[in-house]
Amino acid sequence: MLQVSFIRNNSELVKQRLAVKNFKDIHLVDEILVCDDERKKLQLEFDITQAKVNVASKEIGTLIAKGEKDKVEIAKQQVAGLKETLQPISEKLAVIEKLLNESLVKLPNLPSELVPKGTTPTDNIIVKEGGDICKLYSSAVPHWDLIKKYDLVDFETGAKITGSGFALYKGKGAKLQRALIQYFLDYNINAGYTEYLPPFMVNEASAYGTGQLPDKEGQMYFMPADNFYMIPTAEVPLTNIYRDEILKEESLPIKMTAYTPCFRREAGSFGKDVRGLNRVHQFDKVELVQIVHPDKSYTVLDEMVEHVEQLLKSVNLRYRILKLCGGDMSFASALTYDFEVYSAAQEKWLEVSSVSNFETFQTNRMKIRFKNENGKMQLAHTLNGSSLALPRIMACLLENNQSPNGIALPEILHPYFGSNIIS
RNA sequence: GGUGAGGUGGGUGAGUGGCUCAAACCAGUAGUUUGCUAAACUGCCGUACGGGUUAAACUGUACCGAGGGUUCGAAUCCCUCCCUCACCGCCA
Repeated sequence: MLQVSFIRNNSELVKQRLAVKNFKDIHLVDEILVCDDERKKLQLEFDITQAKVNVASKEIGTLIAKGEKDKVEIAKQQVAGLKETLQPISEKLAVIEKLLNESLVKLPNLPSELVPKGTTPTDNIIVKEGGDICKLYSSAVPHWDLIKKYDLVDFETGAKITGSGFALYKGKGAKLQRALIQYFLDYNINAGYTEYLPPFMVNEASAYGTGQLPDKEGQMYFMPADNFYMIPTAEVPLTNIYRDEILKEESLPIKMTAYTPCFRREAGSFGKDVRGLNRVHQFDKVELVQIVHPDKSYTVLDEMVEHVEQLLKSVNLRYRILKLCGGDMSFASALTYDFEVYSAAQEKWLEVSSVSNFETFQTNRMKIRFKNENGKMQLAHTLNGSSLALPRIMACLLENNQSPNGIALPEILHPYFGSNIIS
């Protein structure tokens, strides 16, 4: 969330940037400023009165020590009077603070200057295309047919065990999935990321910290008996490792990677493009998270994009990189690049990674700070990116590499998979 | 799940109602001293929101796991919850 002090000093800029995100409730900005002024007034009033109470209470202590009982009674009555005036002030203060916070939490992050204007995915800008165009033979089929043919994934039994959208990987399908996870993690570790294996459920504070709450609770699976949320991405547990911590400036950047399954209810969006592995409720993903110095975050964003691009190249998939327009960006992001791979048999681009800079949006919520060289407290920046979301990668690998003899895997996967072909 | 012991600043750890605006030590930091390495000594060393100031200085309030309560006054007493550790039970 944005800092009130920043909004106060840059209210026009805030409104103007929010418009780029097509944010409707611009009036919240002015309401926040009014609330904050009121809060300050009340706080000051409260502090002054409370200070008097504190002084009087100390006096009572010394009066008791001296044994002046009459004066003690008078002083006690004075304090009682002060506390009566304090009562309504603190009630008002609590109300205004709640109001202020509710409004603050509704403001999305400001898009960076680099974000293109636009409202829908068609306004996203293709910044790069790469990888070889793959030529399919005439009787090539989509991955859902290949999955059946080679018995790699069983959706029917997944639905029997759990429900629709829960895939049961099997045999070489399960092994390929494991090989991809292993390869992606190794690739990230080689680039200096520390591997984690975090909990797959998080508490409310963690879901709030990365911005899933209070906005998107409908998109997460919730365990009411314990108040836990199933993670929609490893970003949530990874970033929350450093919640409420004051870091040493020299410990930045912090680079983390983790494999986790991701759980998404897909409420509202289900029914569209759900065939095969295109959209499922539980999928595997290897994630990258960095916590960095604010001066470095856009350089790091470029590095992460480059990192993911090289990974896609190494598995020989045709890809393109999109810079998301204001209207298609997530609530918490300041700048996002999406990666899509080309599914040759479906003749469709599938999103497999999203790399974002959140600037201070998450760290302000989570209070991840460091002391800068002047000894001042400063919020760090966070970034994250997928490397990569597995099901769609698998779909494209199967489709684009199919031949009458089987599915030839990219060379880099051979040692991980233990074979060069699925047949 | 049961019983017990705990949760205090970056770390260790004292503090059972007012003399604690949290001791001491360690780490950190600035300086002094001494040929170097290093040691000794001295000062500084929490966060948030305010007031104040050109900026400081200075200053108010809150915070000792979280939230309530008792009291003129709570780290300290009471209640609820969370977490950690130990043992027991159950279990992969």
